[in-house]
Amino acid sequence: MRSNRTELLQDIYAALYDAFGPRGWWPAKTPFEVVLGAILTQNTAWKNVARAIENLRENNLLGFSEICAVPASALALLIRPSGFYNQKTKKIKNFCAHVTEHREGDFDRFLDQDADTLRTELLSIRGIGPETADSIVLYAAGKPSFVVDAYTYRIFSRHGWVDESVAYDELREYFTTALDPEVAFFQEFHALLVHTGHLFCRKKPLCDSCPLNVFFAD
DNA sequence: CACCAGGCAAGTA
DNA sequence: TACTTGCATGGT
Repeated sequence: MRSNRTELLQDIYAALYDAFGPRGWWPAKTPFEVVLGAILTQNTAWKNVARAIENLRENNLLGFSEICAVPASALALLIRPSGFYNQKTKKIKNFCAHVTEHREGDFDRFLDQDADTLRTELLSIRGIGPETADSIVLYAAGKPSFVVDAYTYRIFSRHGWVDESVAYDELREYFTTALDPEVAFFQEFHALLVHTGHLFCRKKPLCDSCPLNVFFAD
């Protein structure tokens, strides 16, 4: 019944926004906190990430220069509640080393480039994959880069809107080729999809009363 | 007890 | 290229 994907995506967005309202993402106070959160939440429940962030906050370690200065062993101890803490410590330190070597430690200047260039540079850093890179571009730098995550995949594949075998970049292009690259819209759309995923689209789906059920009537 | 969470990189064939 | 496995805590 729909003429194109743009219309479908706009209708999905409208249904979720009407149901849940603005989510106000990303849950962080500063751009560098977004970087930390994006790495810490890799395959991890946000509740555990929040504990790790709180530990860092209590120790005044939420700034770029502070994280650069803290010993890896101390950092690992503080982020322990987020899981995979040894790997994540290396990833955070890798990011710091990159900005130190390539931007003389100027984190703001690192973020000050166009979306695609920044995304490519982020992907060159060990420990930063496509979802983490897109999250940093969209929520830390405030540049348009659509974020795909496990919930985006589940929601769109289970509704039959994309194939189950779709790759990350393919699913991302499903959005970016149909939508204008507007930062606030991309930010809110991803946040709404994660919110919907939390409520209705986990491994054991609880689809009752999901706002997207109306789309099965097509 | 088993299974899951807002991934990613390294290893195998 | 296309799987598989390790990483690890805390909630359900």
